Amino acid sequence: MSYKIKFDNFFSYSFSLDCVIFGFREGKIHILTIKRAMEPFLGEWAIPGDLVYPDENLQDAAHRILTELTKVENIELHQGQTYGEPKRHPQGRVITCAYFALVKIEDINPEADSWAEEVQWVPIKEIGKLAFDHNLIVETTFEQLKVKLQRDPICFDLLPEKFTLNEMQQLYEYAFDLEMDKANFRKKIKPIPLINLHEKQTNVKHRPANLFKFDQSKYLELVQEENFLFKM
Amino acid sequence: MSYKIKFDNFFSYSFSLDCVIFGFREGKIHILTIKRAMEPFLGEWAIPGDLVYPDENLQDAAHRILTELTKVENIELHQGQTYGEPKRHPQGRVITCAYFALVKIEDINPEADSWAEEVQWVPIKEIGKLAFDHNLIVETTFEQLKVKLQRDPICFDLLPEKFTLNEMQQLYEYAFDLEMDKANFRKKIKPIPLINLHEKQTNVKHRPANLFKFDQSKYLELVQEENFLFKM
DNA sequence: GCAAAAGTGTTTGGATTACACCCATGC
DNA sequence: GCATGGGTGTAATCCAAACACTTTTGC
Repeated sequence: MSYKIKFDNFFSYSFSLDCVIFGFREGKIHILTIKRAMEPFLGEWAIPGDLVYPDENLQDAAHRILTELTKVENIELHQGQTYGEPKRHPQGRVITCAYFALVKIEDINPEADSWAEEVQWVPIKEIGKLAFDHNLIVETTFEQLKVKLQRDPICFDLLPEKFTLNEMQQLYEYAFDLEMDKANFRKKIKPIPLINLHEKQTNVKHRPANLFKFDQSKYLELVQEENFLFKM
Repeated sequence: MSYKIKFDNFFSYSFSLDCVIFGFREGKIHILTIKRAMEPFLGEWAIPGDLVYPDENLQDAAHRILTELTKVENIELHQGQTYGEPKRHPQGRVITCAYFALVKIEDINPEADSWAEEVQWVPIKEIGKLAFDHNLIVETTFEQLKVKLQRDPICFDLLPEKFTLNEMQQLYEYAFDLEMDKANFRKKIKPIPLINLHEKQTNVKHRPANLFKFDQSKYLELVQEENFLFKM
C-alpha cells in the first residue's frame, strides 16, 4: 500500500532551506530580513532562503546561503524544524528546513545581492508580516533558540567578543521576557568559565563595566573532565 | 546567483518520513523496528518510513505511516530532525524527516504489512545495525526525546494508563542512565498532578504498589492558571 | 554633589540530598 | 520468618530570591 505509487513519481518535490540569522544589539535579539527582489512575494520582507542543490548536503547549503548574504564563514549552524504544508510555496511542492545561525552583529556586514533589494536587522519582537510562512518559521525557531540558550553556551555567539556581564544578563532578560536581579545573575553564572579582561567599557556616562570573554577552551575541558553542565 | 539554475530542475527530489516509535516495557525504552520485505536493504532491520505523497502534509503522512503499522490513531507525533545527505538513499536524492511517537506498548498490536516481513520491539540501548542511516536517526531522535522528557509530561504517553511510581522512576532512570533515590523522586514529582487510584498492583511477590494515573485536565488547568512548569 | 550603573555581601526560605526506618505481600 | 520492594520522615546541605549597600565614572 505504501509503495503503490511508482517510486519515480515521487521525484517531483523541491527542497529549500530558510535561514534565521540571529544577532544581538542594543539589548534586543534581532533577525536578519531581506526585501525580495523577485517573484513570488516581490518587494516583501522575508528571511533568506534558497533551494538546495541536488548534490549538496543541508549543512553545506545553509553555509552557502549564509556566506552569500553575510560574508561570514565558519559560523555554527543549527538545524531547526522542517515545514511541509503542500501549499506553502505558490510555485510547487517545496518543503523547507529552517537553519539558524548566531552572529555577532558588529562583525558582519550583510549585503543585499541579486535577489534581495535590501537587508535589515529587526528585533525579533517587532517583526511585521513576512513572505511565505516565514513568520511561523521565525517564531518556532526562536523557541528552539530559547531552549538552546538554556542548555548550551551559545549566548556568546551572539554577544560581542568582549562583553559586559550586564549585556549577557540583558540577552537572557530579552529572550525570556523577565527581569533578573543583578547580584543573583552573577552568582548564577559563576560556574561558567569567563575571562575577566580587566578592560573597561568606554563612552559610558557612568562607572564603566569590566569586559569579559568566554573561555572556550576551559569550557571544553570542564565538560570533558568534570562533566560540567551548562544550565541557565 | 541563487536562482541561476532553472527552478524546475530542482523538482527532482523525493521526500520521506521515518518514524521512531517509542514504547516502554520491562523498565526499558524500546523502539519499533521492521524487517524490510523489499529492496533496498531487503531483509534488514529498519524503522518504518515512507514517502510523502505530493499533496500530503508531513503531520498527516506521519499519522498515516503510524496507523498502517500500529493501528493506533490519535497519537501525538513530534517532529525530529531532517536528514539530507545526498547519498543517504541508494535510489536517488531522498531527504527524510524523522517523526517520533510515544505509545503504550500494551495498547497496540503492530502488524507487519506488505513491505515489512516482521516487526519487533527492541530496547533502545540494544539496537543492532539498521538500514540506511537509521542508526543515526534513532540516536539523535532519542536525544530529542530525552530533552522533551525533561520539560513536558510525555512520560505518561509511554507508561501504561495505570502505572506505579516506581515504573515512572524506572523510565527516567533508563532514559538518563542514572539511579535515583526513591524517596527523593517522590518528593520531586509532588507538584505533578497524579491521581492515586487506590488500586493495587497484582501478581507481584512483594507488597503491591499503588496505581496512579496522570491528571491531564488538572495539568492543563495548572499550566493555564498558575503557569506551572513541568520540570524533571 | 548628583545621577547612573557597576559590583558585592547578607539573610532567608525552599528545594535537594543522603539515609534511616517501617509496612505489606508471597513463599 | 524472611526476602522483596513499597512507602515515608528527618536532618544537613545547597541554592535562589530579596534586598541593601558600596564603588566609580560623567557631568
